[in-house]
Amino acid sequence: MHCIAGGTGTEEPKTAMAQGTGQRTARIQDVARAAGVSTATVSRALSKPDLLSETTREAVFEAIRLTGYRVNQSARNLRRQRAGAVLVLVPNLGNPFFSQILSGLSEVFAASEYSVLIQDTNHLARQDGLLDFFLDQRIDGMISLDGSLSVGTLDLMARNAVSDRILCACEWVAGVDLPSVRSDNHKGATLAMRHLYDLGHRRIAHVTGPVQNVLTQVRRDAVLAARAELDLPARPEWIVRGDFSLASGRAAAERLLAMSANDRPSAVFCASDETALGLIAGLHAAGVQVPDDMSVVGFDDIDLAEYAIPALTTIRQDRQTLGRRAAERLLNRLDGGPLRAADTVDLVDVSLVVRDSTRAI
Amino acid sequence: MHCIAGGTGTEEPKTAMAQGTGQRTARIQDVARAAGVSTATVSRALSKPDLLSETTREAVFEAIRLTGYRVNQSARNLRRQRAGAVLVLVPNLGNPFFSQILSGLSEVFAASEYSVLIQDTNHLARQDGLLDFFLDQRIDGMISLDGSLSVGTLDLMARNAVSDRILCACEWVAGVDLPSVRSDNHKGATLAMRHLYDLGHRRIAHVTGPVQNVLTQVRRDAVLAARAELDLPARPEWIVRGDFSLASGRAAAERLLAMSANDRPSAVFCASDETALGLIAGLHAAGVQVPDDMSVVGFDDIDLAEYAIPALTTIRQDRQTLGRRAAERLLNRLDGGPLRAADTVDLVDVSLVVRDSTRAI
DNA sequence: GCCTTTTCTGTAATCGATTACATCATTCAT
DNA sequence: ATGAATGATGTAATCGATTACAGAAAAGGC
Repeated sequence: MHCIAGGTGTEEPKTAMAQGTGQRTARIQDVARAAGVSTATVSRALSKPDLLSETTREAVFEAIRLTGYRVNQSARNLRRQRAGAVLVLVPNLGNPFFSQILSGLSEVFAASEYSVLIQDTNHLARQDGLLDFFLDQRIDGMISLDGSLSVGTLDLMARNAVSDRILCACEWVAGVDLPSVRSDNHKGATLAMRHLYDLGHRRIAHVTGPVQNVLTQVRRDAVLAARAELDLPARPEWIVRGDFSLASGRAAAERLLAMSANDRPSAVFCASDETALGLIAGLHAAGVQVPDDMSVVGFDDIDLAEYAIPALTTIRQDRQTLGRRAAERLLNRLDGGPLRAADTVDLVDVSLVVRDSTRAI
Repeated sequence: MHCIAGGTGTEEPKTAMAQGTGQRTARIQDVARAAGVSTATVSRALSKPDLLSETTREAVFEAIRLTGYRVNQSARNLRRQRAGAVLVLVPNLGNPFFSQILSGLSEVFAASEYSVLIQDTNHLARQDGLLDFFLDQRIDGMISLDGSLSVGTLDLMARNAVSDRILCACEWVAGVDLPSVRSDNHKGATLAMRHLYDLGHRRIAHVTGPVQNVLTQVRRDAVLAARAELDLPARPEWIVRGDFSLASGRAAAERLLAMSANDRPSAVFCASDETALGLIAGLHAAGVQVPDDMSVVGFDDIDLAEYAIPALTTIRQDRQTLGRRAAERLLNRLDGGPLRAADTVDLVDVSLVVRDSTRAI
């Protein structure tokens, strides 16, 4: 509340008008009057400046500066029949994995005319409610980081002709050809398996994500494919069901520890870093050392991976890029870009980061 | 894209109208016509239902159902002179710590009439731009999780009479009496120090957050106070400058390791869990074991703390609650609640969680 | 010099909902 | 029976910007 104005010079002349007590904020009408032109001209100065003569344009801008005028977005949106916002649907905001994607998204949209609206699917009463965002003209487009949108919901969207303004990022919806931006999950899982193989491991287990998740399926399939290709021994109990969480990693550790030394794998590839860290914690608690007694590879390369003990070998997903690309593609679409590009799926490259949780056998 | 309709019954009669090809979405005018009333009546049915007679109200609702009418938010906002959205300002979206607060916020706002808009301060060209969100009528209120808003910016807000719609959560701005919701940081730091003291530690170091951060100041002051009260030895080099990050924890480890065994503290209280984990990683790399050779306490209780090796003793902040409370208070204010309650600061309790990174000396 | 373009600007309708005010019908008191 | 109070609904102005259409001025062609 202190406001010790230094010196005498008053800065911020721009908004000076709006400062006083009541002083209504300037409308387009006021600018028009100040510049001695019509409101149409002012509007044009803002949206299509090259339609105006040099002098008029200057005069309008001067008047805008003077009055501290700002476009009223509600009015503009009403007239333009758009919302000026996009919705980002997040499965779980509490998960750091998603927040970094958000960061990339946010960066791109910040530079655009659109605001970013965020909705956690967990806090959504009914998925159908999503359509309302469009129908209420609260959003112009949507990016879903949640692959578990029901086909029914998407059908509803399609019937209301909004599905061409929806993009999936990171996860996607199986069986529906919405455009999407995602990591090369197959390559990631293959890299992980190959790495373990190269270190001499043959008995390799995999802790999956939640069963119905698309990522789970792709990564598991890649594991099975690698297993076949590399001619690795296959045991059903070496595919352990998880759900990406720390807790499920720890639970997986118990499953592995319950196996006799003969049956136990020598390496584990986890579908997420959190799972890997949970697994390592579980193994550690039982006196099984990583990587001496067992090698572990994660997926994601969250910040903490580098600082874990042992530092985690993992597959890096470039989440910033994922977010940025998704944002760019949606913007493109909203600004009248091609409706359905041939390249409906945009794969972002992944890479193997070798640290200390894996070791040659 | 599949849409295998089961059976003959057509569900979703509600939006059935809007399905077809062109079919413009229904306006209030259409509903009025369908119900045989005026638009005013329809509007009233929606906002002040008890002004209408039972029969009229029913008729209107029936017409709304029939037409699949949805209020156009842009129009409503324009007329009501509001935005229907609040902005949440996050210092760093990539940081998991904030995302959980967002989760709490999001939960509360999802049930309200307001949408949540997110902005990462890092992607903000100029802080002054924030005022534009208000001036453009893009938001009705704002919650800042960033304590580094400049006094200048806030002054500008005040001059434009929007500062009574701003709330701080988690962090706050020093010297400005904006209402805020925050953890009891002093208690937290005191609990940490007390815990180490009770374990017999006397030589206790502290790794701070970034210098200009308010949390840093409060926590450091509490450390100094506890030190004085418990009559602990004080060495200037035992206060190590950090910035909440993993990297700064590792850097702090190097500082500590550079001290001779005589000068080295036996315990360290870190201003964040990430710093603590970075510190432990740094110590580990140098062969110094936690907690055997040194005890470490963190602050935050991020999810990973429980799964770290060793599991991290820390101060738990209830971020969900922090977010929820902040959201509730802002909502209250926006819906015409008291402008400046006496209880401008809402302290959320914290607690000590003892795990394996601390040990009696 | 006259007609056709082109360039620039203004008039006024429009986007879709809200609400102050007016109107009409009841109800009730006296 | 008359006037006041109450309740229910309609009329029309309004929020603030955009833009189709039209008109005026300037430029260009012959």
